Amino acid sequence: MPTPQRTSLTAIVEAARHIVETEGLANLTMQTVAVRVGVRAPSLYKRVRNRDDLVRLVTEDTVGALGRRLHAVAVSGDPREDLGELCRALRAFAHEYPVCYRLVFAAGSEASRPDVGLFAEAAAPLLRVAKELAAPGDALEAARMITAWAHGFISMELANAFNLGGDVEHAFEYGIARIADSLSRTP
Amino acid sequence: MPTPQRTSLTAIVEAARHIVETEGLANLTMQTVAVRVGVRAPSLYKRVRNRDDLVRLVTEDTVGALGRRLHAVAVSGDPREDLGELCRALRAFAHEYPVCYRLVFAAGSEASRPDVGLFAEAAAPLLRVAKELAAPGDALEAARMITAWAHGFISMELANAFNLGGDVEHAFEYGIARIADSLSRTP
DNA sequence: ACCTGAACACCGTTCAAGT
DNA sequence: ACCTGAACACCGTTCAAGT
Repeated sequence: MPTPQRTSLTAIVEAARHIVETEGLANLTMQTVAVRVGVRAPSLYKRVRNRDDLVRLVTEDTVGALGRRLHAVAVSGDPREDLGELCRALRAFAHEYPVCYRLVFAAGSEASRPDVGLFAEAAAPLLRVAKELAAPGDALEAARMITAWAHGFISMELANAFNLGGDVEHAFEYGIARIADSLSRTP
Repeated sequence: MPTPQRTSLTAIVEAARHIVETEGLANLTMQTVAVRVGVRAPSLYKRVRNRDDLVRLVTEDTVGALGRRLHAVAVSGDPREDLGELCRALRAFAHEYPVCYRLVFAAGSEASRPDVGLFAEAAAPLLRVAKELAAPGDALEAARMITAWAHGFISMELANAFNLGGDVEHAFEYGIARIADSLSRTP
């Protein structure tokens, strides 16, 4: 005799994302997730393969949310301006969800790594602006340069690696300007 | 009656670093470390506070090794050339010890985070070349730009985020050239 | 002074038994 | 068809007892 479903994959991933962000990855246990969605821990295995799988789902959910954020950035027509807005949107997202953001490039175990195709989709707006900014044929290299710098900056910021004082906001704007310069001046 | 020491902090950290690099962070257990140094798990607590503390020690060990690598890069006198060599040395180190390298900026739990002062010491050569390359007064911003880009590039590479094909080696060299351009052209 | 076995709480995961 | 209690292996950590 069928039993009514007491939860859903969506609810589980949402609960997990909330726990990861507020309590940290270490406190994401099948137990805490189960309590939050109102079932017992073994029931979670009806929807997710295991804990690594759940971490992967949370990460992919985050990549999706980030992608939507970037796609929503207003297009001004000026590629230099758009580059700045995209970088600031990326940074703002990372500050809002620092733990989940780190998950995206954290790599952890093989099974918890997000699908590679989602990266490309989320980063599409950056590829577009890179194409507008850089010399023809350099679009891919330019896009990698932008994402590498922006992600690296944010990642070091979140890791507290900027410990020599100075104005971090100013350093970020300085970086945007230098990146835009270097790409647009390339012959 | 005193018992002779059967291991040392150095041996424990070395064993832990080996396990992390070859088996992954998840397989770093007090048990596996203990077996490798020839004692029982509880004995490890005579030298390290807990597992997080051990992870921190492994991370700091890695930062130290990385710093020595960067300090050992030959100084050519040409800042542009030196910038390239430093970036390549950083990347080579990350490829040699990918798991440990990730630990450096991974952040994990509070207690496993490395001492902030060690970052600055390891990155000193990069700060020096930034000072030579950039406009006076921009040294700190320039150094942050360099490290952010290089770390970001490597971090995305290790996370398998470069999935659109293309020549990654070429993209790295492209980045070095663009960074050098943008810093040296700054008024 | 250091090392160990035993013990505890906790976690991921499986599965037979319930509805 | 989904949910659950019970059980298992494993892990971090503590501590009294050994030498």
